[in-house]
Order: sequence, then C-alpha cells, then structure tokens
Amino acid sequence: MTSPPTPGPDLTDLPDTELLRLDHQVCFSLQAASRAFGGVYREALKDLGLTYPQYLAMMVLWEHGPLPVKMIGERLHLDSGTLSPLLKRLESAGLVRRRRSPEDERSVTVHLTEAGAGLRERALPVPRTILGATGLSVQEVLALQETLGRLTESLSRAG
Amino acid sequence: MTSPPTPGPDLTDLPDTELLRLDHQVCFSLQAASRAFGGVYREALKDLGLTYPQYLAMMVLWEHGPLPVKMIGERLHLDSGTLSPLLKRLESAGLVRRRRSPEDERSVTVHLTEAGAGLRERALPVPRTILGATGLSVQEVLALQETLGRLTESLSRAG
DNA sequence: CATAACTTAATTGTGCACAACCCAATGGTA
DNA sequence: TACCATTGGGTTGTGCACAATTAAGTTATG
Repeated sequence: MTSPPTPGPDLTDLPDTELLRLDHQVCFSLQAASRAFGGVYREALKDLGLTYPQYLAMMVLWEHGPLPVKMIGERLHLDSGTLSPLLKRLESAGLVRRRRSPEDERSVTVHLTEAGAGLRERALPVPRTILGATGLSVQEVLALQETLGRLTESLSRAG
Repeated sequence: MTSPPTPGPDLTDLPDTELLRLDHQVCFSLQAASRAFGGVYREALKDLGLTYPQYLAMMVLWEHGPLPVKMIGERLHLDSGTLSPLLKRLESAGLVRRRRSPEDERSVTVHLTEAGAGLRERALPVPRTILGATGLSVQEVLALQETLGRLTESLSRAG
C-alpha cells in the first residue's frame, strides 16, 4: 500500500543492527502469540481438566476414533517421548485406554473410554471461545495461516 | 461455502465443525512455526552452545549491559521460575555472573563475563541466517508481526 | 520503633518438547 | 533356519514454561 514491493535486494542490504531487531521480533512475536494462546486455552480447558496438548490428543480421538500412538503422533507432530507420558496421564484420568494390537504386538491402540467420549460434549464450545478471543476476522485467520504455513515450510527446509 | 464472505457477522454464524477446524489450524499453525523456528535456532546456535531462550537472555545483556533478573524477565516475558535455572546454566557455562545488588539486597544483577561478551561476535551472523531461513520478505515480516501483535493483545485481554 | 504490605528471587512441582537410547516384534533375505 | 535391518513404544535426561509457595528485604503506616 504505502510502498511498492521492492523487486531488488530484499533484506541483505540491511545493517546488522536492524536485522537483529527485526529477527528478534519475528520469533518473539510468534512466541508471544503462542504464550497468549496457552493462557486462553488453559482457562478454557480448566473445567475439563485438560491441558492444551491433551486437548489436541483428545480431538484426534474424537474425530477419528481408536488410533495407534504412531498415528496420533503424526497428526500432532509429536514423538513417543512426548506422547507416552501424556497418554498415560489421560489414561489415569480415565479418559482413554491403551491396548496392544493383536495383529501387531508392537503397536498400541488408544481408544476413548465412555468418560472420554462424553467429554466431547463439554469441549464443543471451546473452539468458539478461542476463536472469539483472537479478535481476528476469518479472512485474517486464513491469511495468517497461509503465511505461517509458508514460514514453517521454509524453516523446515532450512533446518 | 454455502454463503459468500459476508462483511457483517464475522464467524458467529459458522457451524461448530467448521469453527473447530479453523481454530485447530490457527493454534496449530502457530505451534508448527514455533517448532520449525526452534529447529533452525538449535542448528544456528549449536556452535555457540546456547539454546534459543539462553540466546535471548544473552541478547538482552549484550544490548543493555548488566540487568537485574526482574528486568530480563520483563523483556523476555519470563518469570524467575524459568530464568533462575537458565541463568544458573549460563553462569556455570562461564558466560554470565550473578551478584546481589548492594543497594537492594533482594535484587540480583546479572552481568556478562569476558567470555560472555566475547560470544557476541560469533552470534552476530545468526540473525541473518534465521531471517534468510524464513523465506519471507521484509514486508511480509512486518505484516506478520502486526497481525501477531494484535492477536497477542486480543488473547491477553481475553485471558 | 513496630508492624503490615509490598517487592524480588529462589524453590518446588507439574507438564511439555526433543534427543538419545533400549527393547521387543516384524519382515525380509541368505 | 539363522541373521539382520526396520518399526513401534517406551525410558531417560536436559531444558523450557508456569503456578504456587517461601524467604528475605524494603517501604509505608500506625
């Protein structure tokens, strides 16, 4: 709007101090937003007795039914080092149960208990609460996701 | 997609299933980007022997000189429960030293050692590496920060 | 001066993320 | 058959984030 997108050198001609400032703010803004999300989710999930990562795992199960740990991990991009204790906590809370697959004894299938399935009802209003708290329009949400998607892909390629 | 993008009511008329999907993706995109950033920083900071939060703390000290823990925490939005062990690790790595303030014995001032100050030189190229890895233009970075800033503020107000 | 209220760090406990490792089951191959 | 790489879970260790509590010091107020 204010200035045309420069077709020339993009950022390589900025001084180090400016680069440092910008860079700091990018990752920092991201962390700040994550942290703020965490706070809102903590509040919204308090009554359900779930943390945000636990809520994500429950969402996967609510949506897809019984799944092996591996599949849950792939959907959430979490490895067994994170999921194993998390699922154990969900199990000791009586929301899920884990069972070795008869066909492949290496695989552990996680399925909801009655209590776990019943919790879905109480979790339904959560997304609306969260999205409302963002204060963003749907268009902005979509644009943000698009940018973040490209960002993540670039970073993943670089890492 | 039964209705055109209405300029009026924003999201309150979307069905729960769609809301759930959108919402999921917002926080999820954010987490994915954070994770990807983490990987790139891990790689970039490996030679310096710093983690990303440690790098942030060092940046604050490089920029502002000796500071009490409280001030570092305010800049990074971290509390003492996070900072105390982090700073202790930096101290045992010989990069900083902690000293009770003579004026106010409650306050602990953190200052760089010679090694810590010297590390700045080797950290200078990091921001350029990171920003390059994002694959974003300066305009996009600024727009992203603006959106994230508003998002964070809304979420903080809601939390 | 004495006490209450506030401030600053540190500590403790819970939970998440990730790397590195181990173990058992699987599946292919010689 | 015996061998071996792969796969799926689990465990351990390190480090970050945050809540709640404690301890010590400072300031305000009676």
